[in-house]
Amino acid sequence: MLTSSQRQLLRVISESGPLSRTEMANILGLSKGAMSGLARDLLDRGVLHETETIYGQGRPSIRLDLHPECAFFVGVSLLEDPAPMILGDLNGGIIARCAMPLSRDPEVIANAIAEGLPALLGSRPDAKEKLSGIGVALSGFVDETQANCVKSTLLGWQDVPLARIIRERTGIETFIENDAKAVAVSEKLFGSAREVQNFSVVSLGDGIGCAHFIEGRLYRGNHGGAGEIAHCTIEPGGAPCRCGKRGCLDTVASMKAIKEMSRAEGLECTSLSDIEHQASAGNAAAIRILHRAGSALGLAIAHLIQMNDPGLILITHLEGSFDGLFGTVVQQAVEMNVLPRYAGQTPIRIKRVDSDIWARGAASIAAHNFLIGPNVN
Amino acid sequence: MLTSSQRQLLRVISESGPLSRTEMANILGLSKGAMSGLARDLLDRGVLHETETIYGQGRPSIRLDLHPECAFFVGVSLLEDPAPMILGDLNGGIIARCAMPLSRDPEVIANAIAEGLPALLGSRPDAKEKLSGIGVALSGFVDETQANCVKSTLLGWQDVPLARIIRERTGIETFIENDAKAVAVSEKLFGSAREVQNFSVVSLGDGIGCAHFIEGRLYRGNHGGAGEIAHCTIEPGGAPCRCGKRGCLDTVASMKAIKEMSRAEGLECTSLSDIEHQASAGNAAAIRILHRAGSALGLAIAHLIQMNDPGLILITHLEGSFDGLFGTVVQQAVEMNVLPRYAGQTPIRIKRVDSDIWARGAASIAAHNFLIGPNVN
DNA sequence: GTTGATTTGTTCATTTTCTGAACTTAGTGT
DNA sequence: ACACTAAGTTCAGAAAATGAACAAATCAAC
Repeated sequence: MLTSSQRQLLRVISESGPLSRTEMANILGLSKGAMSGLARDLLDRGVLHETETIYGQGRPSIRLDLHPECAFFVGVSLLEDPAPMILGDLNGGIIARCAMPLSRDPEVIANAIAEGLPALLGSRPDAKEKLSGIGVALSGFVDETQANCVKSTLLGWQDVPLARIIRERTGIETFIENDAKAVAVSEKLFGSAREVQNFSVVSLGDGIGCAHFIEGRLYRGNHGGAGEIAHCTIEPGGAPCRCGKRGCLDTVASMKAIKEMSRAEGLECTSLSDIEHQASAGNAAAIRILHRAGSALGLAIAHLIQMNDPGLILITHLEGSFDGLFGTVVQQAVEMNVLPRYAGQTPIRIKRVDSDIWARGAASIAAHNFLIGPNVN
Repeated sequence: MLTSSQRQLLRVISESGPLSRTEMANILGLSKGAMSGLARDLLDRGVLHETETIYGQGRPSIRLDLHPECAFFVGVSLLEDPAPMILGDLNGGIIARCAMPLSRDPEVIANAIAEGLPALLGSRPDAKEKLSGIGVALSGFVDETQANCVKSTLLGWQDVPLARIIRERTGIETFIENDAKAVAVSEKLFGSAREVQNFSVVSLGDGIGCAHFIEGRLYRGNHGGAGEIAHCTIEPGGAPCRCGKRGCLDTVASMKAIKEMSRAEGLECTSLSDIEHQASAGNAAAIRILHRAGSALGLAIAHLIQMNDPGLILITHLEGSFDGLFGTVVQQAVEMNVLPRYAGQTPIRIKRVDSDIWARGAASIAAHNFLIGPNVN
């Protein structure tokens, strides 16, 4: 459908925001003539549109941007029950939402998605014809074609061709992705990592997820396991983890672990804020727990920086704030455990997200495949 | 000089070994017609040559391979004094060698290289005209153009445009690279990681170096610091490191650290084998030291696996063997600290190397730029 | 042997994509 | 009003790939 140059062009715009034809030609290393043709084609198709006019010396330049409503995407998160389902645009905006019951049966999921589609698409007359893909986020390992779930403990799956099943049921292009990797793609396309080529997202939810972008592309690893930071051994010989080993980051720094440790100490705790409150009130146990969790997470992030030297670490969290003890300890632990000459060189951005994060991430997987294609060369 | 398709073709051959035109066309996704032209051009230039003929049904296919003597490269290691200098071919073979005095003055280094060239090139009549590049390996950070040394503590450099200085003095294309990264490139081009797209090399020398290949390309990181595994905090609160923090892997698992710990315990120790011997004789201190070092290195490698899920870990070592206690503990520690479902999934290859490793790595940097070009798209 | 099947590799007209130079357009500065 | 400047367009031609027809070199079967 789109030529490889057109895809590169869309990638550049999605990274840099609106650009004039001449700027794009320079970035892509093409002649103005070639750009002219590419841009006209994409304008005609409605993928691009002209935005502001920049006046300077000479003929004014016209910035071109992605037309946010040229395509719509459905995102489904299989991480919650009921499973949220959203209709999103090319800006990461959410146009409509609904929910479906979670199931472990791929056929049932495909049916539920198919049945949910009309409700989602009903909100806009043009959404149906412009629906360009479905993305599904799940907890587990996904292969590089973004079609098969190699393994999901949560869903009890092994080698499930979920994308094909949904595609056959709905007739819409479908791609699946691991939850943390979907969030990373979402941040690359829509979020605060747009222009960064090398970054890692650490997503703090009940568990700890992580995914890397390297040289502008999602890095999946050889078995799809890149970013499994949650099961780095951070406290050798520490508490047993559900994965079978001991002292994993997950056992100390996940929200679930923090809550469990708090309860074990007899602290009232339904959210991170609760313990933060008690810590700031001087409760020794709360302080100890947050210190331990923060140091562990900070150490793991420091390892990540040492190993991969990313240009940005983006920490997304659902609960509480990073202004409290936990966040402070994390940042201190990072600084203390990276090469001193690196300290402060790797920006760490904290981002509070809402519960749409997974469904939006899922939609971004479909958007990414629409814009940039499955495998860039 | 070479078109982008020709470079891709050379890359594929260097990864997979000799291939027929039809096989290459399939791998590159080109038509047989296009391949025919590309191959003829490279054969005419002497970059490729025909090797074996494979008989089967139908017309036999003729495998094409890189012509090892179509180009020569000089590699210089600035890691030792005197600095070794070799003449290498496209197979990683060493054709001639000499040495030059090490200096901290880039101009002096450039002069020494220029003066050493005739001796190296004298051994072959065709070497002079076919000399295609100089590679220099050094301890420090190098920018992505492989031209400037951003920082080298060992050489006392900051932003030294060494490649340009050598190029101006010798008239030969020159590229510089960090020592560990040069070794990784060498293993990718000539060694045991040819066909692997994602791998990490851990090189054990006096210090511990590490470099990653990701999606078939050297990954340098945002500040050139990817792979700085030596300064991961492995023993929080441990011994002070020369980098300024405490408990770095370097302080427990480098050969230098092992020797120092041994001497501190009053053990005779000039090489790893010495301590291995004493450990196998039952010396408690030796066993403790090797256990500590091996566990630390294994844990760091486990972190690496968890973070990046490489398809191969290649450990290169100059001294001793990996059959002893140290190697065993390393491998055990890796297995113990990766997700159980991953255990054994990431091959760990051990390779004993000789002291040519750095100079050969340096030459491979030049070879890589000749074959594949500076920045593949 | 001869014939047919089979697969590799070449040739060449055509198509696709990009270049580069000339040109048009739409402004600013004096 | 006039030159000046830079953005974007047009178009002939170059570069690179396609795809189909063809030549070449073998095996297998009779």
